[in-house]
Amino acid sequence: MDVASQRIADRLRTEILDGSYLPGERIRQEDLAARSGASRIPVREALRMLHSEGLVTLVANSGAWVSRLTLAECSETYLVRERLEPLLLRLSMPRLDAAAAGRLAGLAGEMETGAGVDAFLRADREFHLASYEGATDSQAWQIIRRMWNTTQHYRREFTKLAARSGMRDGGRDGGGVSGLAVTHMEHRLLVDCIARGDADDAERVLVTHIRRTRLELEKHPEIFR
Amino acid sequence: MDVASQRIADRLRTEILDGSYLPGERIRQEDLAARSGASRIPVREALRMLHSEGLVTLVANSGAWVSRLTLAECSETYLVRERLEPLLLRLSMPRLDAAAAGRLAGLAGEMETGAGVDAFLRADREFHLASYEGATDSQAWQIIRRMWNTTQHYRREFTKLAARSGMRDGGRDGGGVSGLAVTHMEHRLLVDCIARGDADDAERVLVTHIRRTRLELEKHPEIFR
DNA sequence: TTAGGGAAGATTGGATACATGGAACGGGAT
DNA sequence: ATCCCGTTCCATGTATCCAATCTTCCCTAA
Repeated sequence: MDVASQRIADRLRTEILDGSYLPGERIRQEDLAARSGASRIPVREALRMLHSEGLVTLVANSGAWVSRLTLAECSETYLVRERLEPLLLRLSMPRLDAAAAGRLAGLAGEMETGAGVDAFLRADREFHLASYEGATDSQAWQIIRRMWNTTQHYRREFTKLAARSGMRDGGRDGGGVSGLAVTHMEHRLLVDCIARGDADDAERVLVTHIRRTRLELEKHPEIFR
Repeated sequence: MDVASQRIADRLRTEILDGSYLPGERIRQEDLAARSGASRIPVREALRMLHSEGLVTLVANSGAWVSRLTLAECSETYLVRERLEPLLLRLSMPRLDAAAAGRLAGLAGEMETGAGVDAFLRADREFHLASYEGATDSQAWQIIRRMWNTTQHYRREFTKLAARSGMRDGGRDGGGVSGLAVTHMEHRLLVDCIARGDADDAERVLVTHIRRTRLELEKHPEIFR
């Protein structure tokens, strides 16, 4: 609709996603206006844009805050993802070629190198969103990208926690492999399904992947305070 | 965020849903401002709200139009609904009691009386949304309600078409029952599953219902011009 | 000490006025 | 006659100013 608001929204979105703004933090219109060199009008429109993306919570006559999720809300996000992302992947797959599968394998490899929380987070996000690149014009893609954004902060906290508590080096009961090792295998399986063009198997692997992540997340309510 | 915009948005939403504004129709900010007795500022915010609901399409430096769907987009909406609505129903069911099931049965009955397109459309919408009333606080509900809104116009056109072309009185090949009769039975089956508290069966019936509707819709590309 | 109420300050919501960008129309050239 | 280009007009985008509302802090009283 306009252009200044777009710039302001893009910048604020980036800052929220990379953790410069934290959930629950208040956003003052004057601040944003001053920092962006514009008046409050485009700032208000930018806030509305981010509100519609679920990143900002607006209260009439009161103000704007960075949206925060409860454990229950985050959990429900994963439930929705379990249903929708398999469909999105199915819609995407016909337009993914061998080169795309190669890029996915590369990202899976990056995650396995253990280069730190931020690197993992970025690669994981890129990996999954890249697997949907064949359907970026779909409504399902809009919904899913939005959900990846609203949960970004909590995935970061969860990844930090997992890295700290030594999940990556094992410590599992029952003789299983280490926590992240399962994740890595699921990613590799997914790449294989995509390379084979087998949408049915891909759907099943993806459901498993998301569901397992949700169950792990639900073990850590402290992330949500 | 504000209150005047809310009023303007509510009014415009109603007008779009009941067909006063048609898909593709241009929306001028001055018009809305004049009709609502406000300035263009709250009008712009209202347009942004409806944009985030998918009812309005915004183009920078150009204007606003009532959103229109292509057959492919509408069809994809149904694909998403096939995946999400069963989940939403599952989330809703634990909080639906016998009274709720009774209301659903009543709405199913209303649809069967054949009281015209508008009455059917209203009852059908109320029926399905009421079955999700146990989970109106969920994200899935937000998504689904949005989809019912964006497709409202095309469901109206489809219903008109079905009523006119005599689908309701039969005319099917292969000795099946008449078109709407199947719909009615699916609704009744759904009520039964809900009354029994059987979420698994309810999911299956709902998938069938939505999928069959999508396939019927895809036979009528003329609705989308 | 704590709970409640009120006043001052700060922040958001809206209106008017101005700037900017597009689109439609008309004129000219090929 | 048609296509291209420029001008004009109109709708949108933004800034400034004013009004309404909430928040916060302090004071009073139980």
